[in-house]
Amino acid sequence: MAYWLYKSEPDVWSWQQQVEAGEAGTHWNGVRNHVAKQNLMAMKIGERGFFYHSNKGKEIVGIVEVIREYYPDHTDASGKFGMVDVKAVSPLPRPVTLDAIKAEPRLAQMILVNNSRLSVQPVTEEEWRVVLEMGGA
DNA sequence: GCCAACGTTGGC
DNA sequence: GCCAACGTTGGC
Repeated sequence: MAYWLYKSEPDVWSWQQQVEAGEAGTHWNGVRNHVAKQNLMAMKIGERGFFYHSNKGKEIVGIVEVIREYYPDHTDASGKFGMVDVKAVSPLPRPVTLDAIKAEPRLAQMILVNNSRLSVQPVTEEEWRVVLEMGGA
């Protein structure tokens, strides 16, 4: 069971909107990066990931779950990229900020810290546990 | 196939 | 709003 992290600018797509989408969830479209695509392709139904607000907030605010595996992204004219569907599972009682992540030695290897531009990232099991703990979950 | 130029992302 | 880091494009 793998863990993931999804980044979104709250002005474009926020955690609140994800929550309002409810059980039906939404497609995570718009990925146009091949490394991020590889991550999307590796996702299995039921796998969970963090929802991170980039630019504004800069914090992990909630947990989402994959409800549909990789399929073509109809918004991609080139036909090269795809997407998965995710739904909101629960918020983190206390959002975990980028500053807090950087200050935590056990999270020093997180891709979020080392390659901030990758929009869909894998998270290790330990990183997952540490962030949950910091978030009060 | 290399690499310079350009565009985009995202932290600051 | 700036700019560093990264990806992509396109000329050679």
